[in-house]
Amino acid sequence: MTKKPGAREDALPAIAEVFREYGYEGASLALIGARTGLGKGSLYHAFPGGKAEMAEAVLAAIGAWFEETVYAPLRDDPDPRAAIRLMLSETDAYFRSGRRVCLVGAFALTEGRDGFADRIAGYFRDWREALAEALIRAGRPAAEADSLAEDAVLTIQGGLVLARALDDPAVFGRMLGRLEERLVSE
Amino acid sequence: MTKKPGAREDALPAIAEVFREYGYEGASLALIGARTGLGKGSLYHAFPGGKAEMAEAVLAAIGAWFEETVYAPLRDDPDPRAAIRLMLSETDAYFRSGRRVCLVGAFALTEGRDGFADRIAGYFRDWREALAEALIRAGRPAAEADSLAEDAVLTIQGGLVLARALDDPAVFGRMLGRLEERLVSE
DNA sequence: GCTTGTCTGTACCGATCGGTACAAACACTG
DNA sequence: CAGTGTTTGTACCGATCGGTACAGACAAGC
Repeated sequence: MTKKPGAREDALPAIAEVFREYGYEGASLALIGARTGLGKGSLYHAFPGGKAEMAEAVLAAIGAWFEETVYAPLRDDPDPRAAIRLMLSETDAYFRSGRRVCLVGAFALTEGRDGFADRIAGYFRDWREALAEALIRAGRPAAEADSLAEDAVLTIQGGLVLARALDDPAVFGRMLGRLEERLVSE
Repeated sequence: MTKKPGAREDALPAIAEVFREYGYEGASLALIGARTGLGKGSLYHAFPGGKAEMAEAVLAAIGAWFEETVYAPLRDDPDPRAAIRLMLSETDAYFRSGRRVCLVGAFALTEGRDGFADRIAGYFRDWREALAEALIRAGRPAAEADSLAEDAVLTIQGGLVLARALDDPAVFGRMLGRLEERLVSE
């Protein structure tokens, strides 16, 4: 008897990091095995669906983390400006100030719609909508809030791409600074 | 005797499209062969260095096209505002209004620095600097021009990521609209 | 015609891919 | 302790990976 439900969750962060660095195609099971310290037996025991299920689980975990840490406050925090500032600081922390890449964004660019498309779209749609909600609650007109929210989400992704491309994390910090001005000032 | 120097250049667009859709790892030689209509023999004759040389050549061709079509006018056109507007319209056309992805950006996110890093960084650095130049010539203070240029380059990349992620090319068009306001209005 | 050099299709290479089979090792319950 | 179900390492599978070898097809110069 005795299940070990922790194994799956314990391995997820390491698996996520491999996907993040190498992309879906580039993340081989050998690499995943090495980074998690798990053999194929354990890996396929925890994820019977193989690589695809690992990616699914990773995307789900990321989505859940953002939902709880970022989107929920944007929607519900009585102080919407504080929620937006929280979003910016959590984003900075999550992406290690531009040294880390967005797995969801990377998947979006390369993946041939392996069934991840829904999750990928949901991640960004939720972010955009939660932020628009906060902006409206902060007193912005609805149309302006939608536009600003879309711009913010896309700007963060672009900041990650450019920071990585130039190998210059400072790009990410400057981008967050400009974003804060646009979102919470005035 | 008789060289056939055209073969290489003729195949490049098809090869580029494969890299664009599948990423470096995902683009198999079988796929490239099918899309170019070239067998392995021809492929390795035109690109003795194999896949890596194909990617190099594709990146070089993209860089050259942008240099000629976008960066040079930004630096040299006597009407900097017109050059910026040209940049926006050429960008819209090149990325097929958001239906196409940026190969350089996609490589930047996933590639483990296979020697492409320099070319990738150069592509974005040149864009940013040429745009800053145009903004300065249009009357912006240098610091503001640098900031705006970096923001614009990164915003375009983000627009591509988000348009692809949401499978909604309209995102890209809206982003270009906002960008035009920021860059040439006021 | 023959020669010379450029192309290209095909067969093949070792390595690695994702995935499966399964038996030994393990951790619990009784 | 025996018994039961879980967890794991290992060997193995066919397919495909990027890359090489090379013989024949081809075109141009003589």
